[in-house]
Amino acid sequence: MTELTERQKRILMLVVREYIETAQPVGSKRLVERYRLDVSPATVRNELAALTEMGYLTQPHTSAGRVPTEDGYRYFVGQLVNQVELPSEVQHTITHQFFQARHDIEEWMHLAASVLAHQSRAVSLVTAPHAEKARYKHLELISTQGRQVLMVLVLAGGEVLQQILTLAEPVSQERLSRVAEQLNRLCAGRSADEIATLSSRTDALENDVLTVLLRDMRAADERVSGEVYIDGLTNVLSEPEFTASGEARRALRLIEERSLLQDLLARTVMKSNVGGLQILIGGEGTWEELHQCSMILARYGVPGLVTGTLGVLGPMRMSYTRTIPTVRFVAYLLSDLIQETLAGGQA
Amino acid sequence: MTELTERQKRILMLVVREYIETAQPVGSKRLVERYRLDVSPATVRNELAALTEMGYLTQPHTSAGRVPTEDGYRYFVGQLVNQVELPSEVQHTITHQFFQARHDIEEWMHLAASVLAHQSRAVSLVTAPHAEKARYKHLELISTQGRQVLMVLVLAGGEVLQQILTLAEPVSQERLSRVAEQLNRLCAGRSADEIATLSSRTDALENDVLTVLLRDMRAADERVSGEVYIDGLTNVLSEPEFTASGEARRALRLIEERSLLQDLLARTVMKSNVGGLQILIGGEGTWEELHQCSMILARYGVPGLVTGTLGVLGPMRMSYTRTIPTVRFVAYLLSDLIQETLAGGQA
DNA sequence: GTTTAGCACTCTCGCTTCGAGAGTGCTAAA
DNA sequence: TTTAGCACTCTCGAAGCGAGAGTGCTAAAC
Repeated sequence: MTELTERQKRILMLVVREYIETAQPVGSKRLVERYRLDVSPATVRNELAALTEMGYLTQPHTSAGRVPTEDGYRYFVGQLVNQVELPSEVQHTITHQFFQARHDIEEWMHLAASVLAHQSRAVSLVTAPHAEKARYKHLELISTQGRQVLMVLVLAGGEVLQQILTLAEPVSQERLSRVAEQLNRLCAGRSADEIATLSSRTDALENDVLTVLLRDMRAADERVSGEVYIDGLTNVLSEPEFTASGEARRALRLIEERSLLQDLLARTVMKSNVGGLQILIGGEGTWEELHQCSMILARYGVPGLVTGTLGVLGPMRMSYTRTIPTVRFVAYLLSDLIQETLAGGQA
Repeated sequence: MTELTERQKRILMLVVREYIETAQPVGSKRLVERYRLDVSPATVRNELAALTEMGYLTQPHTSAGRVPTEDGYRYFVGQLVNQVELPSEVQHTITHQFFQARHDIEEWMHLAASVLAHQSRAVSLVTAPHAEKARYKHLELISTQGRQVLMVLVLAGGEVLQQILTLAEPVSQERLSRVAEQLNRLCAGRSADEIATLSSRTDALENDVLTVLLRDMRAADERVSGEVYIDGLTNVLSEPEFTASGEARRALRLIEERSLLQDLLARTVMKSNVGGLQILIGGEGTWEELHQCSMILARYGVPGLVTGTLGVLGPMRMSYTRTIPTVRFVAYLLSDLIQETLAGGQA
């Protein structure tokens, strides 16, 4: 692939920008008029032809304006990604909102989703922070009725697992409390594997609890991410490319089908580090459902301890200029909060 | 309003049924053909005219078939509501699914939402069970870093509240544990008001924790419902009345705007008792956003202790025959599960 | 007094036609 | 290398038209 001349770069950027704004194929004349290029439409037409030849643009039909291809968007984003910053007043507003929610972790998630959705005018996805390796912090056994016991397991990092145990026979709350206390002494701070090795408890009840507890912790280890918070679904419904046609449905199905979504987040996110952004344009060939969509994802948290993913899913035609710095900023903010509150004990 | 003759009732029911199935205005000829009525189309036309006069039907334009009005739907539902039952094999399938999820309360919610969405082919809403009066069960204080403390408060009924405390000065985990233990002894089983009266703690740290704790419990009392689980969003997007036009957007906005949704659930649900169904057709005049929609809601849980709401939001043209018994059945099932596991200790 | 057949009338919906508008590529001149 | 001019292409919206479905009314039949 040959190099682009300066003018070609300029024109390509403008075409993408214009198309993102208007959702209309952009023609040579429009371009010259709107951006006061000091060349004639004919010249621009030649350049457009060249860019089309190189695969950055297409035309929906012979005599229409140009529309960016996936490669066109990629070039655009590539130029942009390290340049734009969020306006500082926006930064301040967001910071302030998070400050007000500083007491409630769940609220952080809602807020992050809400901010991302608002700024990007697309669908936002935020997964709750999740420890890579579950560590036992505290267990609580709550008697309810007869053989049913509610087990609440708090993990280091703040995750809370709930589970209902059905015991072989009724057990008093006192006995349950004793068992919980004992296990708390035994397991505090340990991972599933560590707990497994020091096993060999004689007490049957304790053993039962331990089994379930280990299964839960291992299940938590398997999971790639915590709960997923979503916001901004309505944003995307108003976009022209999503009206009617199945496009919207397919993308939404992906979101509703949690297993798919988990898979998607897992695969893409594994590759990226905290601090870096991952930008997928048009599903990158792998994701049928995301044909017309782009995703901008980031990891946040404290590497090796608790991490989560956040990002935005929108039409390929989304406002990258606004979304990219927002995703970056929110990820940075959340990482900071987590560093301060959740990971502190272990850092 | 004069009485309907038997034949008019029959025809009205058929018109609604047919319209729900086809989404097309239904005409006299179709009706006679499809349902083998032993009268001529002309007769049916007369009856249709009468029903239109009475306000049960309308026609979109002068020479089209009939479409049910809101009153038409109401009549239909009124006839139906105490008659239909869920096929027993469906009941078994659902029961089985819940049996498999018996260990995980959160999973019940997802499952309930999923079942409702599937059966009704519309959007389902399920709120987590929520105690009318929060009762303290157990407190946990987890030191993280310096002055930040993670507070986990378990309420009777299984709700878990999390909150981050920022203390005036750093405190050791041992001290935190002692305070928690003391509060646990003091507050176990009590409501916010009860705890407030026996206050007058001398210890400053204990006082701080208590203050936040009370605020949280009171906030929980204020809340009408727990977290909202939603499923089946994609179902509704495929319905013809939701394509393009703002209808879908408006309804979805209602769902995303959690405050609105809470309000809606609160207002409607207050009126209905556990076991009974509430059916809103066309927003019942009050809800702008639900112009074209119907909701079928039920409360579940143990009255006076923990209750939640579940139901379905769909186009006015939804399949009531299927949805009504499903909502009823799932509510019954969840009530049962909760009775067995969560409320047992107090019943 | 119902019920029904017949009929004129109305309205939508899908199809085609057509012209305006926007944009293109090519050629030849600056 | 850039630009003006021009013929050509393609979409899109408006207008026109006919088929089809449904209605309401009237008058005859049961």
